[in-house]
Amino acid sequence: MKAQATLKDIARETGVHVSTVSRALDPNFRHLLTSEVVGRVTAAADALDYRPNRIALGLRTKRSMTVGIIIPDIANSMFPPIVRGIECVLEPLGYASIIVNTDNAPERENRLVDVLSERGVDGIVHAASLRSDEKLSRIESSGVPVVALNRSTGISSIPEIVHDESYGIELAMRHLHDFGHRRIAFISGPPTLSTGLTRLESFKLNCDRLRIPAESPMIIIAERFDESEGKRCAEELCRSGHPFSAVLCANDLLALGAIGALKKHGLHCPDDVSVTGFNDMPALEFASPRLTTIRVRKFEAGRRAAEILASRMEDPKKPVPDRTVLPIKLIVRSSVSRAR
Amino acid sequence: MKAQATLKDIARETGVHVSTVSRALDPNFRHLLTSEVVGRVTAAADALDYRPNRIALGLRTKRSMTVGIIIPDIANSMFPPIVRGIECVLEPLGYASIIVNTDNAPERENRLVDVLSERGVDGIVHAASLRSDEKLSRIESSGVPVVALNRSTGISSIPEIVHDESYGIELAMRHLHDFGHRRIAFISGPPTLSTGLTRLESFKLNCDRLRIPAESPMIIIAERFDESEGKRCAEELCRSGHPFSAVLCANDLLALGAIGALKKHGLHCPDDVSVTGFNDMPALEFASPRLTTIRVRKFEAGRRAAEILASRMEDPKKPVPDRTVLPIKLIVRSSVSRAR
DNA sequence: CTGAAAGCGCTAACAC
DNA sequence: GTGTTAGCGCTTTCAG
Repeated sequence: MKAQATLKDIARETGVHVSTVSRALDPNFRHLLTSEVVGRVTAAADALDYRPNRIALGLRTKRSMTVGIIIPDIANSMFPPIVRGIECVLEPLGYASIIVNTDNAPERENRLVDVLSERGVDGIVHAASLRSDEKLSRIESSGVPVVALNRSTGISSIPEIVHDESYGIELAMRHLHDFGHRRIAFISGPPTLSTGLTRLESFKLNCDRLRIPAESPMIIIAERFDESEGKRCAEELCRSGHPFSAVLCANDLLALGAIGALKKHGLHCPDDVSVTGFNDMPALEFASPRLTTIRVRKFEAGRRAAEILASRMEDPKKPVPDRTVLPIKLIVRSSVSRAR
Repeated sequence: MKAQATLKDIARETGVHVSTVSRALDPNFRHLLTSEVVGRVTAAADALDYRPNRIALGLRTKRSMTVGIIIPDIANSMFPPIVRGIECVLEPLGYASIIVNTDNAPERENRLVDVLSERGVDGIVHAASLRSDEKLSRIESSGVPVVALNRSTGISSIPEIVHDESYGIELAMRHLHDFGHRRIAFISGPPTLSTGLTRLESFKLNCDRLRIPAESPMIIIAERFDESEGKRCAEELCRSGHPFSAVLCANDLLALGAIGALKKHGLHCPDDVSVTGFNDMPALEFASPRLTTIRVRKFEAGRRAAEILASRMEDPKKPVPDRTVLPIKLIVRSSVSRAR
């Protein structure tokens, strides 16, 4: 139960002043000391197993060397790769990260921004923004840089990293079209999320382009991006009685849920109906049927977001790209077959 | 870019002393102030959008209200539920957590313990301990409580939460035995990990009990708990030429890898060979064949670990259980069929 | 080259 | 009831 050694302890031990110890231990100031003193100090520091106290340092320097990562839910397999992408650039720079889960609840999101702010984070990667958040713009204008990932905040001063969502939907549709599908249903995510909206808009646009009718019952809006909603929407689709040979889903979870529900209605994927997803989440690796989907670069998105954040934290004046669009990729597996 | 308001600002605004402001804002001391002052102070605090600075608070009180969570890899779907379990008890108590990934590298584990220690965490949940770690016992004896999860540290003063691993293996074996399997191979995890060792020992013990021969080529040792090792071990097993009708795997990833490799050798699961896993990791939800496995209570383990940690952080004198063994459960799905 | 002193924002004795 | 003071561990002027 012996307390951590402090600069003071080393100072006492070596008979020099604490500020001298501080300098001796700082590579940037070490040079203006006699090497004899530096030697004695570093030796004592080692002996006492000295660890700098980052709390005190943070109080003094106004930099906690901590960043906040806001995500909906770490248990959603989309997010761990993003987190690791972020950390792979921030950890070497000496930052630690505090990850908070909003569970997509606006009131939690709000509270968590406060939590991070109280803890004096030097920056925030926000991958769960629901909409333009007043609190967020306040923290941002108080000098804590924020970068948005995946979802748009609607706040112009916040740089965002997004995937080429529209093009992803386009690729999926063209793939279905190439396989002869003309009656394509769409299970959309909630249009309240920027990803939900973008994918929906892109679906409609591409219906026009491909001269596919996008009349009402063929577009079903999910309330959440999850399996149970995929199931519900697929059932609604079946009940509508409208004919369809393919279902394009706004994300993988919706697709998996839909595939299950369709099967209950005697529609097997891919034999009776083709289904596509979006995201290529890691959990898909083991899923069956092997889902044809659009791969978004999760790790890379995290990496890029962190790079931009690091740049802002380092030098707020240095310009960074407002908006980074990451390329997506169609991953052809076996949930799509030729239309009959 | 206006700085955060401090107690000093509120003091200036309201014309009282900072310590009065501090008291007015602290529910525990509010009562010894006139309600008039309390009112004025809280009003001013609201107006200035005051947020307590936890860094300063931490420096003063020696409590950062931060905990460290050490895991091998957040991208492994075993860990997010554990993390959420931990946070579901610690977050309401006001703690934030710093999650670090060791990638099972001893040198990283070592460094990360330092990182957490520098940041003055009030406690650590260690779910990635490789062995008795000198650094860990030092931080522990410096007054920072540690609790081990899943793996044993070998340090007696560190409480541990483990699953009833031996019994899990027993259940899996009995299940296989009940289905008529007598030639059961075992793909073991690395015996350097406590889980690897425990499961291996239990397999041997239950071979004796069930009078199943456990001779050498039927036990294959994986170097890591991952899919590629599962594949490699299954291939080795096939090459050995020894007959077997079932493969019991020390975890789900090994099982999934093994199933894939067996298929390449013309052995289909469950028709030609039965396979069981261990853990019931979330990613299994979508996997096919639906793997029969042993479910460990990941969220609950996190919860219990956090409760014990919270108790230690709150009052180090209050006794806590040295060792908590969580019950496991056999989850019967469809990767096991009757032996032919 | 090194020491002295101030102060980051906050709490906790101790006065009054 | 409220103000004063000191100090947590550190960096950073400013002296010398």
